[in-house]
Amino acid sequence: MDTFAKLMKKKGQRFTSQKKKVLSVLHKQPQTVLEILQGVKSNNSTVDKATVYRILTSFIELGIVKEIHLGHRETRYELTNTKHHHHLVCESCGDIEDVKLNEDIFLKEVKKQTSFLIKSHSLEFFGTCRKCQ
Amino acid sequence: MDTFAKLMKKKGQRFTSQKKKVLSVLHKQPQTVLEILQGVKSNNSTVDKATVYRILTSFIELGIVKEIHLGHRETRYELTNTKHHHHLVCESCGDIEDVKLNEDIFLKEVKKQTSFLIKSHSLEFFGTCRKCQ
DNA sequence: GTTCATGCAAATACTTTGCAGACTA
DNA sequence: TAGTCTGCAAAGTATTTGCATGAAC
Repeated sequence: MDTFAKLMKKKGQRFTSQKKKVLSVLHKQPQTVLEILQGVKSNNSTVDKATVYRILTSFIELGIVKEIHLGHRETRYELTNTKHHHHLVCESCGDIEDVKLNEDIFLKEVKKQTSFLIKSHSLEFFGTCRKCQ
Repeated sequence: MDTFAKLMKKKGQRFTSQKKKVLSVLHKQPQTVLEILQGVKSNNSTVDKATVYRILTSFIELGIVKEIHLGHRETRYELTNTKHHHHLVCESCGDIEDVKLNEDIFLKEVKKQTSFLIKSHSLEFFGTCRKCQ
């Protein structure tokens, strides 16, 4: 919470009540914009849709949040402050699990094959979770 | 070409001229819907936008095409019949390179950690390409 | 001939923008 | 107080749908 506030201040941004609400909702799970709006509402509060989009854009620029795509034409937003991890997306029930993998091998391999400078990456697995098998 | 036709026939679908046009355009690169429309036009032909969406949806169901997300709120479609590979996306010039990596290690690791049944996965790297460094 | 696919237009959904007033630092 | 942020409404995009016509098998 504190860290976020500092980060924003450094960039001349304000840590408003709307930003706090969005952050608090995002702590649970990767969420779509609709889910964020509903989450805020379930806390007996509201934030305008346009504001949510603006907040997300600014969070992405600050590196606090990243955009992920786990389903067909669906955009979710996830906090990046949690430990780096990857997703297991169940195509049957839609559930999302997290896994932690060590990807150094890949980063090295890419470096060996090309002169591309990697800043970030995304890795997602799709399939069937235990319950749905 | 032949394989596609058979696949569609098996599912009771027809191999129409529009589908052929979309396929031919997709052979080049992962494309957005807009680029597909332009690609078809540059072949002195046209396919309606709604038709392109319907064709893509049907191709995805058949497993011929997959959806990838390499940029902010941008959806691209890529043929899956090409050898399995991953993308290096340059955040500076937007260029997309391909790399081939052996990901068996990860698949095994996930299997070890969870009882999730993996059907597919996606792995993309973001950073700066050689030219832009 | 039957059934599925297409084009067009209209409807929906998603995202961005302009601006006046509200709020943070 | 100054400068940023918000809500509302409206404008843009992107995607989907209904329906009559056209094409594939």
